[in-house]
Amino acid sequence: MPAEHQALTPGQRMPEHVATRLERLILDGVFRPGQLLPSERRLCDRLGVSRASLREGLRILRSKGIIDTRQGHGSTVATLLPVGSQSPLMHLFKDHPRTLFDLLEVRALLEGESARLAASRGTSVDRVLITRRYREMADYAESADTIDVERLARLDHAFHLAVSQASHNPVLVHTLQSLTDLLLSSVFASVKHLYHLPAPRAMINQQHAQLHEAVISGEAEQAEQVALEHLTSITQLLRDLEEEHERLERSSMRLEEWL
Amino acid sequence: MPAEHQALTPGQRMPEHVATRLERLILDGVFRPGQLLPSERRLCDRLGVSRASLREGLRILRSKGIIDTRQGHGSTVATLLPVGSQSPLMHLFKDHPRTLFDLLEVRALLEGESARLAASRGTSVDRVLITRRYREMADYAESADTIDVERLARLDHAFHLAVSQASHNPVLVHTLQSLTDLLLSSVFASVKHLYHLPAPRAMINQQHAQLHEAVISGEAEQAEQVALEHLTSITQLLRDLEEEHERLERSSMRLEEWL
DNA sequence: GACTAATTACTGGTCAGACCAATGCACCAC
DNA sequence: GTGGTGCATTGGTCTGACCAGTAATTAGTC
Repeated sequence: MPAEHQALTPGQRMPEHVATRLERLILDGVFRPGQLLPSERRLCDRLGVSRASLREGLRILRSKGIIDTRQGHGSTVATLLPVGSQSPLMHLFKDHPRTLFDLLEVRALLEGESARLAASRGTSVDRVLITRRYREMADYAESADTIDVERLARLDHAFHLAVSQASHNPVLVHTLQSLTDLLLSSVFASVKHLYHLPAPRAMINQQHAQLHEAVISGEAEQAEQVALEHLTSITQLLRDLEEEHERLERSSMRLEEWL
Repeated sequence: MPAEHQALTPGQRMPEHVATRLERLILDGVFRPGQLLPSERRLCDRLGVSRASLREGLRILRSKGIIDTRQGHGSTVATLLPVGSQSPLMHLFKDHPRTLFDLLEVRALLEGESARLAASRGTSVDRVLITRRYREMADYAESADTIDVERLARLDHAFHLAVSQASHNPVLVHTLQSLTDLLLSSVFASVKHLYHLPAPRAMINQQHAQLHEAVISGEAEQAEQVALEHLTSITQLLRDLEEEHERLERSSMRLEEWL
């Protein structure tokens, strides 16, 4: 592959230029969080710079916390923890279940927008990735037998992530990501319960299918609608679960025993 | 002058080691703020490392804002010591204007929902607070004369915050807050410009009045609509501003040439 | 066949030396 | 003095080599 020269931004040295270009590639979703970047030597060829400059460029990204480098392994795009993930408030949310539904409310909003944009802006590459994630999830879910709930949750998450990434709005992706992480960290046990019960699982599966269909066929409004319903359903299921949980709690069982 | 080998800190690579040693020298007062460091080649001899590693070390210090380097001149110890680290996300979004509009897109969504919920859920106490913030802002804005833009921006922010708090969704409030901080940190200068131009200010004032009215009177749909329009307007204004900014940049000298 | 150890083909980390480009000072002509 | 001019010095970049971890593959062993 030939060197791909791109006009230098005036006033920018080579390393800064390299860093900027790589950042752009990350923002464009070419390199995604968690993904391994090409090797330094490959990037040199690709960007048409020496390894010294390339390495200084990577050093910039490392300083910013954007990539993470390990000798003998490579550089991976850091999993961005956006929007004050370490703020005291977030910790507060974590320990207080009553914020759970507030969280779901915001998440529904973002998830709906995400689905809408994915349907309207998604490229063919995005659609391929979304479908792939969907199939992995659906196949596993239908394989019946004894399913590993944790694994299913991961596949579920990957599917939704793929959809959000197709929105091509990195801010939206990262915000949604952080809210989802927050959600799972607080009620992962409950979510697991949802998968165990047959009725909720069937509903979730059906909604996933609808969401997939709407996004792939580019029906923006439909996609948003389905996503909203999906979150509404989950919220309702969690509400029911909580109710039941409280009933149990009243009979002297403690929350912690379920986590 | 002979090479001065010093025991490597375990787990630290050469560049980090170099950066650490130089930082220590600066803290010890060997190199003082404003002072010119020895040349790279001299530092290489002195520290017993290659220029590549030395340069990566300097790159670290530069990223932290500890030194300032000019070609053909040298590296000087910065007079302003680092102001405080920022999140990786901030770094990534800062230099990329295109993420600005992604950010605004998400913010519009949240701001709309926030206004809607404020109108439908807001209590009488919320309404009193919102009105108070609104009056403080509006009074100051109408006092004409020479207004302190920064103060107006604070009042503006306080008003929007009061509205979002009336949504009674702490997650929404916090997420919105984070995004707003992020926004202001990257384009505060531009936002200031908006307040300076008479036409945008008039439009913003009018939209604030409408938003206040809708929220107070409990017209949820109307409130959401106004909030969305508000953000859309601001986005458009920033787009125009950016365009003009680029035009100026193209037709004149770059800032760096004046430094 | 299954498990373990050596091999090997990567990866990033560091080094040396060369040349380019901007800076700034000393020198010189006017 | 004033304004060029040249040159030594600075940072910026490139090349190619070698060192040092990593991980997958292979060979060897039980």
